[in-house]
Amino acid sequence: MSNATIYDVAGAAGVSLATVSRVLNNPEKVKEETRQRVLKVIKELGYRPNVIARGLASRKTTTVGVVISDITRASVAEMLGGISDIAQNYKYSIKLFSIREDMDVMDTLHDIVAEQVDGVLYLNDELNEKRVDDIKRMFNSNGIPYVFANVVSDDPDVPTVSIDYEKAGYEITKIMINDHRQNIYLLSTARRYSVNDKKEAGYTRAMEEAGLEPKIFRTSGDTNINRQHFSTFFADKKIDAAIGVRDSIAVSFMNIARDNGRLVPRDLAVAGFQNTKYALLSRPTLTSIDVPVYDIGAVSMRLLTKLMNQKDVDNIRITLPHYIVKRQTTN
Amino acid sequence: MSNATIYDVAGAAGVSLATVSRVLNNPEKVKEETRQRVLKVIKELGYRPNVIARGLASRKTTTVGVVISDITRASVAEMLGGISDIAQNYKYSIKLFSIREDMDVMDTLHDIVAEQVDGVLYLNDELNEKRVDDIKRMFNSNGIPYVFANVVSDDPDVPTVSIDYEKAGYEITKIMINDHRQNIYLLSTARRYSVNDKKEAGYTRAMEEAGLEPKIFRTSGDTNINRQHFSTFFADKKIDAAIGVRDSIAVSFMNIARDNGRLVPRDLAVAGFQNTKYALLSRPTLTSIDVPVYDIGAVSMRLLTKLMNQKDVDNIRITLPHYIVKRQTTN
DNA sequence: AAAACACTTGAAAGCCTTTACATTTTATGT
DNA sequence: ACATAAAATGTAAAGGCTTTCAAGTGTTTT
Repeated sequence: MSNATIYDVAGAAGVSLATVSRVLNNPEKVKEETRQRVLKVIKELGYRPNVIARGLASRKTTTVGVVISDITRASVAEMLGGISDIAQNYKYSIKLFSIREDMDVMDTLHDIVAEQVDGVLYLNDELNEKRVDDIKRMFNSNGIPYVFANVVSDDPDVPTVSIDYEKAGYEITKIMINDHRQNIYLLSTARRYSVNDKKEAGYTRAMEEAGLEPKIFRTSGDTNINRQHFSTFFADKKIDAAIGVRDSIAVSFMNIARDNGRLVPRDLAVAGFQNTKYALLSRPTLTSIDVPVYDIGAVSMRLLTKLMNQKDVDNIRITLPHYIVKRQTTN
Repeated sequence: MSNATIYDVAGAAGVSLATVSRVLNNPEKVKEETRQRVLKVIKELGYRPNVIARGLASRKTTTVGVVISDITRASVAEMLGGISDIAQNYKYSIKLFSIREDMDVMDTLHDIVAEQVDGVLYLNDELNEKRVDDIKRMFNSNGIPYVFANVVSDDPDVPTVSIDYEKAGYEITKIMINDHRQNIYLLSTARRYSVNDKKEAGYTRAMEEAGLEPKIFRTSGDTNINRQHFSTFFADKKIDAAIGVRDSIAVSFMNIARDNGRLVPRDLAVAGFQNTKYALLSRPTLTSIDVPVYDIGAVSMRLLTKLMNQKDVDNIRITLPHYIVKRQTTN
């Protein structure tokens, strides 16, 4: 039973509980000798401060809330990896809140506030500007620091960590154009949200610059449904290049193209976004925009700790570099 | 500022704080009329009970700790999905603890206990019997309910939710044998742990029954390193079937085989474990043992809630059914 | 040697709930 | 109408910690 309390330690060490508390939280304020004695007792008793009681007294829980939608997505999981590693360094715990489609987002956020987390990391990239604004307001009015990770917003007051998706979209499209592709499609998602809007914007800019017609095809994320959607392409549409807003979309599109007799990259160049394991394990291997998701997670967690500790942060909007990993699906 | 306390509510509603508390926790004990009045005030003030204070007073946090190693692994993320969904139904929060290689496991578990979680879900399948026993002891001595998810243990007192990996290993090997394959390899991991031991046992049993020599090849999980390991195969080893203990291992092995001119499944039959998206997105599509990871997560969370609520559970060792999804990599 | 100061420590209030127990109100039976 | 039981509400103690303030100790200054 390791349910020793601070009183037990105080008693055994012959000091008051205030001193024990100080040994733990402000060690420099207690005499070396006393500190050693207390530390010894702590070890002997296997005492660990009750985190809940501490949270109540100090109004700090050293816990951050992480809001996600679909943890199954590889990028989300990887970002969580980065978050978790950094959180551990800074001794923060992670509380996971997953928001499902059918839930009232704002209501859930209120719950999170009630959980007394010290800060919130918002991972769901499927947000539009309006939503971001609501969330910002909500956290501000509760005085809770927050960071959006891998979310795009034009609001200069919203702390975000992301890459320049517009630029990435532009660059990958440019590669297709320089390869003399004529019918370049962007495979995007049915639901609209800022991150993909940016990719689309970059794509469109490149296409228009080159005097080509932008063609955006919207699909659900579901791999099975995609098969049907995509099959229509090879019946009547001319297409010689496709850019998927996610690797998984690109890979499943490519697979179906090959099932329909197209040769990649000869007949069809393909590229994806995110550079996940899918890109590496697919055959041919997929050209992809490397989005440093792990880093995005790590950096946003670090930014959040700064905000939580009231450090004046020079820059609350961090854009990480991306690069294009060229593989076999493009020339 | 939604920092109204229970006192504010009590004051505004003209009742004592005990009544407010009862409205929230034992509504049947307060008169309908009063309850409505209090509820109204609660809504007006946007009051949400402080979870920390509640935790301290009731010694229940309605939080479960989930211990994982590598969240990046698709199966772990998916299991978390199942856990999260069920946890939400039962109003439990999830605290994530990720254990890295370089950390002292038992020490971390003590930290988790100090976090006052009501129960623990242990997801790391890379455990051996000894470790499981240590962990069991640790939780028992602290009176904390726990469940191992996707972990194999022979100890009848350890609550586990898993599938029968021995049987699965046997069955998939049998399929290769019935297809008249002669040189069937099992691609396992370098590190030994119970789950893979079971797969190996099933594989070995099937091989020996058929009078074939079991050949287990151990590799690290790392996709890049695998390339080197695997390449040796096609220089000097005879091989006409390979079973990977994970889909990702199977797929990367297959890719390298094809790079070396082998035709799948003609020259080489391949199968994996877990039936992740990798299996579906690979070409040819991968035959795989469907391990219902989402369900394992969900069921173990449900089992844990029962244990936390002291319900007498009839069966603390649940084996879920698996099945083999035959795809293009086998005949 | 007294005054001033820094350094250590302790006492006690406070953080916001839950809950056992006490008290008051309401309902029931006669 | 009155005693008694049942229901509803209130009072106050706990829960384990942090933190302010005060007090005690010892050291330095003059």
